[in-house]
Parts: sequence; structure tokens; C-alpha cells
Amino acid sequence: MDETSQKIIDATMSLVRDKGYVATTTKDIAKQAGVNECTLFRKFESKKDIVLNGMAQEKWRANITPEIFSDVTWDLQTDLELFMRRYMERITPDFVRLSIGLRAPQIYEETAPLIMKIPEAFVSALTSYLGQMAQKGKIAAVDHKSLAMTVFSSTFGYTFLRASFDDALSPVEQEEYIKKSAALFAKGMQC
Amino acid sequence: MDETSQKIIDATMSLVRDKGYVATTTKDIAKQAGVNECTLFRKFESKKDIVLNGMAQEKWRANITPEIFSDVTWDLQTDLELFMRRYMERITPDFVRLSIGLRAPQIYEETAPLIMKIPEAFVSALTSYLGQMAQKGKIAAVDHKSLAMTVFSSTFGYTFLRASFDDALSPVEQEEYIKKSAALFAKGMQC
DNA sequence: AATGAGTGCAAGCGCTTACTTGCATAAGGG
DNA sequence: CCCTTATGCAAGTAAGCGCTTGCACTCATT
Repeated sequence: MDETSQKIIDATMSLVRDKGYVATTTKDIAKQAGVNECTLFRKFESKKDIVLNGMAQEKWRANITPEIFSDVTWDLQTDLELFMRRYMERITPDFVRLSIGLRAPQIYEETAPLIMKIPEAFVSALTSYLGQMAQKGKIAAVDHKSLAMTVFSSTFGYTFLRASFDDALSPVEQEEYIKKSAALFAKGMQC
Repeated sequence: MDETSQKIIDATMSLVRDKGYVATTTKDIAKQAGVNECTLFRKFESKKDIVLNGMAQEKWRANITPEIFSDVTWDLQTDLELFMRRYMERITPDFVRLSIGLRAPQIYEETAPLIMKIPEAFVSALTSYLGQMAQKGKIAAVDHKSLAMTVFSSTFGYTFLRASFDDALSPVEQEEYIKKSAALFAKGMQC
């Protein structure tokens, strides 16, 4: 990837994050990248092509895979914190805003499957973790899918709300939220 | 509100919900409403004006106020279920999609404050409820704001995920989610 | 029967969009 | 010192945008 193309991708992705795909114009992109507009189309086929190339880059993609949740300690509260923290480290407010910016009919069909992989990775890793904890007798053998969904929803919900309203909605900081939520979940699962 | 104007508003809001504000054109709106394009501008000042009028209507606005959470029973689990259920009855997947569709730079400044009132109403009602429960000695007197934020994040998160991915992400149905999550939260707060 | 409000229709306004073209310029390697 | 490659620049394309205009028609009220 040559330097010019990278500048174009970076400008495009940050504009999509801030204004949305449809509202981001190629003139905007050229200006922000510091190149001429026609250069965009020498490097890429179309505006859509730039975004798709951006999404293929690690830089602009959240790296959520089941592996990042693999070093668990088998202490429930510690591990729930780990799950939440690893997620929030990667799904930053900027990334959430980018995901929303990509929700345009013109590209959604191609971007949605990529975006959906993230919740899937979290929920399946957590579900299997809770199953193993039940086998070890550390929690009751209730519905793990449902428990995992609750933990994930709250993790995702907080992340999204932060990205949307910053701290106008709640004064609860991220690390505090993780610790207190994990404590609440751990207690609920263990008694 | 005459019938024609109402048809225009309904068409506009449903298109914004499905395609987003920027991608919704006035030609689209006219076609869907079954009127001529010029009629839109006889009834309203601009495309933006139509949306703002739509948002002012109860029909297109989620009616979340602290009052709808007022008939509590002071049984923790029952009441947490009530909070979650009342929210989900009003914030339907369609409403979530509409909120996302309204996230365009051209109108966001005017729509964001209205959208933000909803989480505020939920969190403040729940925070005050938990405070009263603590006074009654039914739960520990810990950080209620943080607890409320966790419950709300999980309620919002589930609602949003459903709206985005339908049931492709999780097979957990809404009422099941409410009951199991409320049980988890209640246990966590009481032991 | 006359009036006036509401709407359709067709055309068109000025502007912006994604994208293109032809040519000048500059840098770097043979 | 030429030749290729990358880029800037200025102008332009067709299409689509939000929005406007002038005229015809309908229909309920007077």
C-alpha cells in the first residue's frame, strides 16, 4: 500500500466516522487527504471501493476474535472483567461511530456481515467459558447463552452509549463500569 | 394536521428509518406518500422541516417518561422486569432504526437532544427507585447510579442488537431475556 | 353558477454529486 | 539524458439533488 493510497483511505474512514458514508463527498476526502480529487479515482475504482479497502485493513477493523479471550484465570469476576475490558479496548467510541457511519443502503449489504462478526465472537467465547465454569462446578448450570447475552448486551450498550453521548448520560467511567458490572454479574451467577 | 401532510410525514419517517436521512430523497417521499413532489413544499418548508414535524408527533416519538415506571411493587425482580419491559414496549426495533436514520450531520444537532431524553428518563427513574429500595433495606446501599447504568446498558444493548441483527445473533427471545436478566440483576443486588 | 382552496402535472431552476479527461510538471532509474 | 510513473491542475461530464413555477383540474362551499 503506497503512501498516497493510505492517506486517502485514512481520510475516507475518518470522514465516514464523523459524517456518515452518504454525507462524505469525494471532494471532502481529497481535501482531507491533501491530494487532488482525480487521484482518488486513479488509485481506487470508486468511493465505495475506498471504504471497502479501508475495512480490509487491520488499522480500521476491530480485532475481536475468540482467541483474545483465551487467557482466563477461572476466577469468575476477574474473567468477566477481562471479557469486558478486552472488548472495550478494541471497540472504541471512534470504532462505534465508524460502524454507524457505514450504515448506508449503498454499502450496508457488504459491510454488515463484517460488523456482525464482532458480537458473535464475544458471545460464543463467553458462552463456552460459562459452560466450562459450570462443569468445574463454579457456577450453576443454568442457561449460559442467556447469561452471555446479558453480559454482552451490557458491555455493548455501555460502549455505544459512551460513543453517542460521551459522559453526558452517566458519570460512570469505563474502568469503574467494568469492575462494578462484573461484580454484579459474578454475584448474580454465584448465589 | 390534514390527511395529505400526515401521509407525507409517515412516508418520510418510514423512509428515514429504512434508508437514513441523507439517502431519502424528496422524490422517494412523494412517491411513497402518493402525492406530487411539489406538494411536499406546499405543506412544509423543506425536507428537514418534514422530519422535525414528524419527530414532534407522538406517533413517531417513543413515550419514555419517568411516570411510566411509577407503578412499582417494591419487589426487586418484578420491578426490574417492569423497567425493562416498559422500555422495550416503546423502543421497538423500528424506533431504533429510525434513531439511527436521523444521525445525519444536517439534522443531528436538532434531533440528538430529543433522542437523548429517553436514556436519561430510564436511568434517573431507576436510580431513584434503587435509592428508595436501599432506604427500605431491601438492597445494599451501594452505588445506585452505577447499578442503574448497568441495567440500562443491558436493556438498551439488547434492544439495539435485536434491531440490527434480528435474531441472527442470539436465539434469546425478548420476554425470556427480560426474565433471566432481571433474575440475574436481582440476585446480584441482593446477596 | 361562481369561487377558492387543494392538488397534479410537466418542466425547469441552480447546485452538488461521483467520476473523467487532457495536459503540465516533477522525480527517479536506466 | 531520456523515459516512465505519479501527481497536480483545470475543466468538464451526466445524473441526481432539493426546491420552484405556471397552468389545469377537481370539488366543496357559497
